[in-house]
Amino acid sequence: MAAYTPSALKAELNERGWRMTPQRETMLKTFQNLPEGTHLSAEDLCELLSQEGEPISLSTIYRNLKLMARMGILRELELAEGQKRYEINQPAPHHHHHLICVRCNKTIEFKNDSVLKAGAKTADRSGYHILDCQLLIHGICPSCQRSIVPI
Amino acid sequence: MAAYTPSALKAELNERGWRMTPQRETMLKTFQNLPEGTHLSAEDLCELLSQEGEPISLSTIYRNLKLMARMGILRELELAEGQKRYEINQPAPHHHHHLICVRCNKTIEFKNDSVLKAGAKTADRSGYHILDCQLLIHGICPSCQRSIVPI
DNA sequence: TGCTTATTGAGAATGACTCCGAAGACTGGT
DNA sequence: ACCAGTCTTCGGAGTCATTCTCAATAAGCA
Repeated sequence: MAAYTPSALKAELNERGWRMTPQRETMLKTFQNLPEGTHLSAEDLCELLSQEGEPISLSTIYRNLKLMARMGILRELELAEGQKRYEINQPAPHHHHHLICVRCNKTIEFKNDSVLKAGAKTADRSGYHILDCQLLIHGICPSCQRSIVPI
Repeated sequence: MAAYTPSALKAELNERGWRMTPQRETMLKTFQNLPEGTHLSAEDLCELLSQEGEPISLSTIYRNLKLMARMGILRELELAEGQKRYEINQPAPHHHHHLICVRCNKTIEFKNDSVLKAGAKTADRSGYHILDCQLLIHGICPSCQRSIVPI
């Protein structure tokens, strides 16, 4: 959950026999420069990079999103049915959780250090090397509760 | 998060203009009778019901799993990439969270009331009607840490 | 009992994601 | 610097969980 520099990413990749590529560096920097609270899908990222004049193919994006999530650099979130979104994985002061409305997908981010600590303790006790810890709350937001439209 | 009886389910459905059906009752009872720690995918449930002599079509199962999850009767979990699983949503003494290995998908269930309370408090403060609260921890299990096979 | 309309079932359609094979480009060693 | 080995990229084809469609069925209500 460290703040990755391109060279730190390269070192960690090489350590495992993988390679640094311009595409991987571009993806890392893009996520790091995103405003807080932004969650990108693979397709979103593909479009964004095209607009910025550094296009990367969709299959490469999918491959590297998964790779970086498994390295603990990115967090994989499912904030709406059927579309995975990613954000940079940050340590304690920025680390947050999500509260999601199952009807309109309105999402609220919140912080809770004691939850984070409880998660870390549990993972530790089981000998797991922790990559991500997210409290996921599903509910119905105030405006959807008032809405007449069912489900 | 109550222990649903078929008639309670019927009452809640009717209240919203929906209907009780034999298929919905069968699905509810099946989940209630499952041993703790069992997570079924749509396909799993379809096969199980066929074996038990009360087959329900796969599309109906998908429809009702989603419906019951949105009512707060079932919890929707993604314990492995690309396959959603469901379990009955139980209140405090049985309520639990999941610790998952991203490599082998080995899953450990654990309980933590303070996390549950923190979640309820957060939802309440935002005016959300809470349906489910799950702490999801991704990591690498001890045996995969020792494994030579990367990622 | 009969009417209205939600629900079911079976198969077709969708779409996010993965796989494939050839071309390109990192790394480590010389 | 160069080379060999092999990891990675790209684009399109393929996969598979999930959703949609629509005719037939059956809850729920008067």
